[in-house]
Amino acid sequence: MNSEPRLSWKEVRDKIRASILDRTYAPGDKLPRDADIAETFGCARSTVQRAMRDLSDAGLVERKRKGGTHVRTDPVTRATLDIPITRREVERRGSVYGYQLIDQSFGIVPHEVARKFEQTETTEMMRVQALHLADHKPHIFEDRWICSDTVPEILNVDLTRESANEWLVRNKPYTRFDLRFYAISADTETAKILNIEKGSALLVIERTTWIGTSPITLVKAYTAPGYELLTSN
Amino acid sequence: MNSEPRLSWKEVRDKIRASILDRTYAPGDKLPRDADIAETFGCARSTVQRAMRDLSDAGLVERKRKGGTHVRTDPVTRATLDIPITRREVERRGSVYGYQLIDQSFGIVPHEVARKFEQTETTEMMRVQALHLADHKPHIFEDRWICSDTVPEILNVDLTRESANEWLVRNKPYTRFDLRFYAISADTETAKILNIEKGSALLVIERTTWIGTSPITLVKAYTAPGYELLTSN
DNA sequence: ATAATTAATATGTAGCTACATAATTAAGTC
DNA sequence: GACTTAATTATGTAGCTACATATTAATTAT
Repeated sequence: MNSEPRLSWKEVRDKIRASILDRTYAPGDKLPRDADIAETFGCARSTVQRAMRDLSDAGLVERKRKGGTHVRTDPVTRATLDIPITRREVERRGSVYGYQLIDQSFGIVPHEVARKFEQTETTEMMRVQALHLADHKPHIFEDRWICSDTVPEILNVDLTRESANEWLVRNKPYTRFDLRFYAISADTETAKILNIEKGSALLVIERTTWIGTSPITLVKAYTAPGYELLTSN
Repeated sequence: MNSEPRLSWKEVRDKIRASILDRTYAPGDKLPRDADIAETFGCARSTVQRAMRDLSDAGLVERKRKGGTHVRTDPVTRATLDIPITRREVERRGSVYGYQLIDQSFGIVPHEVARKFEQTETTEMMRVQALHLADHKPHIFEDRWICSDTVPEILNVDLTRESANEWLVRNKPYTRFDLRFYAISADTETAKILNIEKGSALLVIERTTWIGTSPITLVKAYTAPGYELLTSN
């Protein structure tokens, strides 16, 4: 009488995953068809499909029509990263958030920036440099280009009060983005702004966003020393 | 006669997303119930559900039973990162992969390592230091601790020929992991190994893996200057 | 009034059927 | 034998029903 009413797709997923982890199905092996798995587990094919999609999303198996389901030969570590707006990130760690605009200007974008926007011609854009503080200490220095052709409304925003980070993310959703992380040594200017020694190693979070094919913004966020980026698992 | 036979869940998703992006539904707003959306679109509720799940996974909306579906007020940038084994990563960029073991030893793990493994007691583990090369130049220096209690087979692996990275990922799947990224200045030893100047800024990819609650390995991958981590979108 | 209980409701899941689609395999055809 | 075409097959999608589950809202009891 203790028989489970039926198997949930998560239970099915876990069973399949377990049989992959214990090498019942080794990397490269072909798994039975969904219908057969469903039969052995006594559940519907749709339940197996749901489970398989999860495993496929996680990068554990690969599925192909007609080809069937195979255990991936070279597993990747697949992680999800959530990058909230900076104010939230600071508040979530229980710190007091602060913000100050450093500079706001107009200029022709450098070639490097145009290239990252995937634009051939270099146009004029707004450049905004600002500092985010956590507990009154420098936390992230952001150096940002905003395409005023795509986002003309930005001209009417008082960036001394509200950060471009926050305004954009709230008012200008993007349809595509590019994210990259790397390390640099703080140059004199950045070191001064972040109040650290020149040459300190900084993690840079660089993000480019578009709406359709129109560039919105490119931001390089120079995080203060000690900053760690964590996956959300 | 050109009427679409029916709407696919992706079309439904795109329509809903569009109506969020164009502010028909602003951040914080409540979306109609799935059943109503299904009716207006002339499709089944299951199709709307599929679409909604995708939007929810992407972080655009939040769904709660009874509560309904709301547009997220503070959108996050949600990205997926794929971290392949280093050999693959090097080969995929068209470079020649090289590997060399630097040191292999046993020792009591430092407190910091035990803490990251979420272990209270400090045990003895294997420490492996190795260098991955791309086109015969230092690419990634990995400093790794392997729990030989969890992975006794590692004792029989010839780590001068095969990297622990590759062996582990192929032979010891994990059930849980923690990933973090940060920047450090190269110390004397690391600089020497990577053949760079001391103090250079390095991106560190740190990964801890478990199977169940048993620790498998903790690796700090010190990437050569210029290394960039990209999202897979 | 406040707390506990009950009803109502929107999403989540499981099962089923039918058909679509992609990819491989087999069968013809030159 | 190489090439084209058709059949086969496993996953993907859409639709439907029924029920589960989580929460909120309403109602009743204290």
